[in-house]
Amino acid sequence: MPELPEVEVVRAGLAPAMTGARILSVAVHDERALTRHPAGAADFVARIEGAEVATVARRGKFLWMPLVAAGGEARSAIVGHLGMSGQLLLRRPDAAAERHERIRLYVEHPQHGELAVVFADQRTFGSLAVDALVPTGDGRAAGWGSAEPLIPSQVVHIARDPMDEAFQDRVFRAALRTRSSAIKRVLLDQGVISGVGNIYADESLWAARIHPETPASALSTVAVNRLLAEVRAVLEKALAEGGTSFDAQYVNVNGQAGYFAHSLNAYGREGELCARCGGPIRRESFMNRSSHYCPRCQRR
DNA sequence: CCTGCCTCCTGATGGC
DNA sequence: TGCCATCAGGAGGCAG
Repeated sequence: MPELPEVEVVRAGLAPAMTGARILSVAVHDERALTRHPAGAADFVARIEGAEVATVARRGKFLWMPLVAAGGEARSAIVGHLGMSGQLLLRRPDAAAERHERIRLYVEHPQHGELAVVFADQRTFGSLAVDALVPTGDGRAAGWGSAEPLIPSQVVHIARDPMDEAFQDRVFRAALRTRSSAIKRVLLDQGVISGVGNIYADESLWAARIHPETPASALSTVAVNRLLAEVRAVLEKALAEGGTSFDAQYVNVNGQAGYFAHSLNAYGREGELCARCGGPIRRESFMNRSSHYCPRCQRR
């Protein structure tokens, strides 16, 4: 559910409160929220207490906060992934526990004073970790919110997202040419293009009038360019509307829902009429999940 | 490298 | 009314 726009809303919400903040203490309520930190809760806590957060960065659906030890450079970062239902919420330090609260960071910011950052996650597919920062492969800044060419080692294999200025359309086109897999599968492959999940894959393919099971290598350059343009347009519009909320699982750092669900043309609209041609939207099982598309204007 | 399949997990929903 | 099955899907792992 949280895809690039939702994660970016969270990043942008955290950044002003976390940049320059010092981590005072940490409470781990549920160690399952540390599945990306195999050394466990005590190690996690020891590595971040007392550190200062340099910024809040994002690539695709991954977030990270580089940590600066007193007077030094950032060599490690808190990495977060929201999974299906994760939330990062800004609260007063004495706020009551959230329903699915897993981890709470107590921080002090020079201007905003003491705050709590709450990681809540109903389904526990999300998690936090402390990870080493390593150089990016191309020497460019690692992602949104990051001026440095340093990226958590856990995120190295994640491709740049299509809203990243260092994303290379040419490399993406070349990757598609070598793949016989369905284009939807490739859009969901975070090692090829990151940030796109099931909802925005369906929306982008609908907008580009491409059938989700078209072999990637069968797409013309014109079609690939159209698809990339639509991926970007869909992500940008969703970001401008604060993301897609179907239920209480996706909210911004203040607990508020986004509005993009009202703008969906394919996802979740099985049986409703296509806004472009008036034919019924179809839902099919695909890769153990659902694909929604218009069989009339998204021909194979 | 590629694909298909499976796993983690909780809560909402629908059929009976 | 309760009970059980199904579904939601991000990401990583594994077999072939």
